[in-house]
Amino acid sequence: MPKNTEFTDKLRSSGLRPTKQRLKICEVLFNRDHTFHFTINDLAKNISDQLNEKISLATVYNTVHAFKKKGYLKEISINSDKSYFDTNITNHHHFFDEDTNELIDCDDQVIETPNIKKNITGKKINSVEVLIKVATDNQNQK
Amino acid sequence: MPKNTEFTDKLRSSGLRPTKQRLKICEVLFNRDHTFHFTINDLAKNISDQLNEKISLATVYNTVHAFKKKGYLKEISINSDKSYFDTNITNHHHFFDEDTNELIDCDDQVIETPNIKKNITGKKINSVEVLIKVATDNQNQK
DNA sequence: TTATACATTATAATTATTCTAAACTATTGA
DNA sequence: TCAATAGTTTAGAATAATTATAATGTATAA
Repeated sequence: MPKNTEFTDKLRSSGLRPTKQRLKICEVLFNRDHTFHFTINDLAKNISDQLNEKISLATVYNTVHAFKKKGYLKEISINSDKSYFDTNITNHHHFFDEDTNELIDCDDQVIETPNIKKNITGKKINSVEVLIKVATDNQNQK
Repeated sequence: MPKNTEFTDKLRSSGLRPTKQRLKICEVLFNRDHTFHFTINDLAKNISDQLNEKISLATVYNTVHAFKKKGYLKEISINSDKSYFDTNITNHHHFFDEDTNELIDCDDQVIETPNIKKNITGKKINSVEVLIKVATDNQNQK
């Protein structure tokens, strides 16, 4: 409740109207000590759990995509039927635990961002992401 | 048509019965000079285009997943609503062209597989994959 | 060659996501 | 201050990818 002006400014400065719904979603996503990963469903559930009034699922989708487009969220690639989002928008990599479907951040201390020696002609590199899949020792593959 | 015994053996040796459908899918996938990427839909279309009789979509799904489980195919992670598969099962990386949704293989000459300095306790690393997203210069993000 | 376990199939069901169009609201400027 | 308007929210329908179902078919082993 106190930090709303901050989010209001943030939204307004990127051309998004600071609606009640967007501010609530900002609170849930960004009023934290640590970044985290979520699916749209996680987020919708999370919101409806701590809200008196609910936010329409369509609005959650709209807002998450709007935030992604503005660079406040990143979408993460893993083999899955769901999209994962990350509030950590810095350049970093991931471990993906195939046993638990858990996604764990890792930075340049754990894995160096690799050098790209050759690029596609006429294209700009937007991101370089490493995904390390791990699982318990005693199984072949999922 | 001539190499069917090869595929028959391959299937049988991994505990899969060499059915007409599986052999046909083997031909389409593995009777080639180069590896390639495909979606289930691509494959189903590809098959129905070069076949007199058609293979049920459910069978295509079943077969692709069976082949993946046996290690004859790899599934690839990109931000998308679709699953992509790769007949190149060696360790390698990818460029993803965000303009065209095209996926391009790249090997260690283009990008070195990064060193992982620390792993998750009790887990085994199954894969390390780098995904490089590129797009034309004159756009911010998708 | 017959029993059986494995496969295929069409279709229904499920799930994630996007679309639609009507109702609502923040903002602008008179 | 207030109305016009452009941007938002919403429920529910539509779409699309994938999985489940259950009946029919087939490869294989004995």
